[in-house]
Amino acid sequence: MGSKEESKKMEIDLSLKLDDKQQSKNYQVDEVEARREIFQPEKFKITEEISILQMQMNHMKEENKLLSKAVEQIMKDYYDLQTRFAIIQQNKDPKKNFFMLKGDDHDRIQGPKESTKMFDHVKNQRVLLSASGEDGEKESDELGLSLTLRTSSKKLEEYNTRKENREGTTGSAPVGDKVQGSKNFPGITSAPNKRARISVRARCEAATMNDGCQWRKYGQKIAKANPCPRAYYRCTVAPGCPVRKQVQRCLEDKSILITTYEGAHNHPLPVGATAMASTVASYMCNEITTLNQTNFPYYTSPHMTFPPFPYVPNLGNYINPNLDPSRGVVLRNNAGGSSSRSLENLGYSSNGNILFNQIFPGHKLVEELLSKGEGNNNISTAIASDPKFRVAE
DNA sequence: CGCGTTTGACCCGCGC
DNA sequence: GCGCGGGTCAAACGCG
Repeated sequence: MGSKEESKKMEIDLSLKLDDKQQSKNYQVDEVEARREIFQPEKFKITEEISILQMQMNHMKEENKLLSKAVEQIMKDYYDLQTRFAIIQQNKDPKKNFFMLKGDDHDRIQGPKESTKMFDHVKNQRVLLSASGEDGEKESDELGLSLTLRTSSKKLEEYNTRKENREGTTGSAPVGDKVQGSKNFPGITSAPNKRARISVRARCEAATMNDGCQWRKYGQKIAKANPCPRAYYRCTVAPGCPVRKQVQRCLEDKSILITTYEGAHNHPLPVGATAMASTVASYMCNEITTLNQTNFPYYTSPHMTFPPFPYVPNLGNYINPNLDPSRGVVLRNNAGGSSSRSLENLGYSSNGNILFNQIFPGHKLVEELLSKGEGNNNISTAIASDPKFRVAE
């Protein structure tokens, strides 16, 4: 009978289709073969045997899936542990908490004087990382570029209340109160209740830091505490981007520019900004202290940056596991700038090049590009365009 | 003419 | 209720 031959052929095909990875399971195939011989005289049982084989195959497939997941998890844990180990090593060395990106002759500055290509686009800027407390303006003794992420729950509550009040009085809002939902920036209303501020203190002769993004100035004020005018900027890279920044000279040292960023970009960062992003990302990976935030501003849109700091790139699965998105982070220098931080620990080589394999350990794309000898710019571009470097929704 | 900056006016929250 | 200070708006202005 033709149908019987077909069944037999199918049976053989099914055996052949077993994956190579399942060679260890070959004994099962042999067993089936043996059974086939035994039961061959009883042709009517062939169909039953086929179904058994299929069940066995399905079982093996499931087993393969589980094994694949296990391997994946092990690899993930390996990278996590690697990152944690790096952090522990970092904390062991108290000298590594200060570093400078550009040479600076400020007599108060201590630490290695390294130059870097990272900030070649930041002309006339002398940038360095140093200590900063909750209020960077009060800690001007240690000058340079410092980072402070502020998530004042009180402020957030205030802001939420204000926003709720505004939204609750749609149509009857005060005339002039166009803070949110401006006709010029209709997208500003997007998730403004999740706000964090990060202060960047940088030695900069220019009026504002060239950080790779496009900004439009929308106001200027002279604050009471500091006679230096405070300028207000909005990000104009994408329409409706809620990110704003305030720029003000330090009262104690006017060569220091205090830039305070607020909000998260709703667009991928320009390539020029990714260099700065990497700097901050590496800084964050080394200086993390968790906060109690329940209102911590965190966006999960694939176009949002993570964490909400405007310059932090999306690291995807490769982000420091300590950067728990459900919690807040604060960047802190733990020795008041009296000791030094090596460039390597912040993701830079001694010549200032980015150590991408350190910032993104185990990332295939990065490893591939590095093995090809690609330069910083190419890798930055690749990372910026790699959709896997977006935080999954 | 379009775009970015400047600057006075306005709004809002807070403290007294 | 009033004044203060921070933040924002938007018309005026300047520039290429």
